[in-house]
Amino acid sequence: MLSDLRAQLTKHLEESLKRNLPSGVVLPPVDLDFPAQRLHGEFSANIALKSAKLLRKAPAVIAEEFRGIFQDSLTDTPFQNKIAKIEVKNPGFINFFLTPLALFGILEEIFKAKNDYGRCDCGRGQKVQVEFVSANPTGPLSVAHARQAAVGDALAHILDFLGFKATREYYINDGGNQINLLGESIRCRAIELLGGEASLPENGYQGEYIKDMAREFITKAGIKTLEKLASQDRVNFKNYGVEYLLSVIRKDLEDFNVRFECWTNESKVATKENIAAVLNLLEEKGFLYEKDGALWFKSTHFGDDKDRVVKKSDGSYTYLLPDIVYHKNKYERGFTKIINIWGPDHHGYIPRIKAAVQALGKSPDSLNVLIVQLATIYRDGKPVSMSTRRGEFISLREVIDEVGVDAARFFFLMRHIDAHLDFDLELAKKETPENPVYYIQYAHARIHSINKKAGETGLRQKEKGFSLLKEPEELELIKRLGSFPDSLMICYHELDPYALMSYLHELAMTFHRFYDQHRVIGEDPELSCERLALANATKIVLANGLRLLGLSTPERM
RNA sequence: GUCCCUGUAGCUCAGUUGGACAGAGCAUCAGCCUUCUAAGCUGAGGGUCGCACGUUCGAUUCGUGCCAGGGACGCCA
Repeated sequence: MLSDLRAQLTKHLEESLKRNLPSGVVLPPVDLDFPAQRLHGEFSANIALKSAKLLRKAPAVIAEEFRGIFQDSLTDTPFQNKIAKIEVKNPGFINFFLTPLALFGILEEIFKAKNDYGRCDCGRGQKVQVEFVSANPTGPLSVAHARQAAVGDALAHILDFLGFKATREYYINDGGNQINLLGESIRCRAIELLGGEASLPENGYQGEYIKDMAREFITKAGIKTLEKLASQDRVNFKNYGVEYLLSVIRKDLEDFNVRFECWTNESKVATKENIAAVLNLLEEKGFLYEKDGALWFKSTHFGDDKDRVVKKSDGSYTYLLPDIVYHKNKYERGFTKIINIWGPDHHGYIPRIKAAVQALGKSPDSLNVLIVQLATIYRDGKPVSMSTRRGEFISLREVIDEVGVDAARFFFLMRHIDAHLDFDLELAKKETPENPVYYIQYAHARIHSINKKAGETGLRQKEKGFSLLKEPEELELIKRLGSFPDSLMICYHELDPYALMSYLHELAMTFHRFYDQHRVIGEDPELSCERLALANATKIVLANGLRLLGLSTPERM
């Protein structure tokens, strides 16, 4: 809303300058900023500063001249009753102040749109795929996956709200060596359970959960002797393990309120035929060559550091090849924008997959790889060290059980995705002001409380025709409500839900200040109606934002 | 060694495509609950924005060099 007004005003000012200046003078565009401080108005233009060199005059002089032109141009336009004053400030800023009337439009718009306030069709229905977590089914999900899950889910929600059609996808790596190791690890533990002796393969999985799985395996299959166990096909252990762990993973994610529209198996996508097709395609385009008995992909052609092996000298494929097949498959399913959310350990992998995408004839910009930094878990003030292979790590399940879904999701989203994150388990559980988790939700609960009171006194809110809100705290709050759509656009541009989290925190802060300074339900019934509307408009925006982040909207706390 | 990221208050981090005196939370100190939720609000102290040049009317933001920390560099997945 605020940015709509800004866009209209910008256009109007450009035109009025063009009309009033000698033709042939080409000035830089009029850019209106949202100034950080209220005393600089709602919009601020730096055009005078930018034009100083060109016009060879002091910025302050130009600013004064432009101010006159702008002021005159407002007469008999829709802006007349929306702009309160235009002011020049050193060293040459031209600041615009809005009237309360201009701001009231924001409230009306919120009540008109309600749960859809902030929604737009910027995405024009484009299909976007957000692929995230995609952890190998070789163990329970860790906190690293948990953060990726919180980020990916929120991002998909936001993209949907902005008019894209987002699909959450989990890619199941069920074809690689890791899965074979999993099967072998289970088999070894099963042998031990039956009294035999076995040593885990090198790099085998040592976690306790492997023993649990081995126990369940032999129980279910009714295996009681080592001989019976030895007659089992090794594939059974592997398949059993994948199925078992995937069901655990699904359940964990579901309890974390993350639901994937699509689960894709590597074994179904990277088939022999599809791999051969990709090799043919790359061969035809001249991006493959043989060296040292291996087959190489010429990724340097697209800016990678070095070329990459796709088929090893022993005839087997590297991981890159099925991955190229998978990405080709993504495009074939009609996605115009592909977002991969990876952990930092895959950072170096970006150039080669981007190269692969280009080799397939796609724009490198259509593939966005987001690296979500790790979270360090703190318990008792000390960082917890983790190792997946040794089975020493904090799982998503433990985090959910210990601090709850809301607190966990909040913590994972409270920083930019590329920033390291400290997750203090004790802090996340505390019900004290030190804990940042409940600040936003508390504002929502407070408003619900006001409504309860309003219901008791028979007060009804209005949804248009505002005229009495004029206190600084009230106007600040309305302005903040009006920039909700802008925060969503930042999330889109940065592909990071952080801007929304940050916005909601600021909105809650602005509300708490308003709440503290002014009684909503007071002596004056007319004013009470309008303040109740202001509070409820805030509630709508808070709820919309919290929903997009996957956080709950509690009515009491 | 090559490449990438980071360096802002005691701690954890913001800083909106260069903008007006550098912000928030926590921690410390001082205030505010007979009235809609004090999981809240107000105020104070605390920073040569790693260092040095450069570009600009203007640099935390852009460029170069240096210093410090982290990460990635497999015919592993």
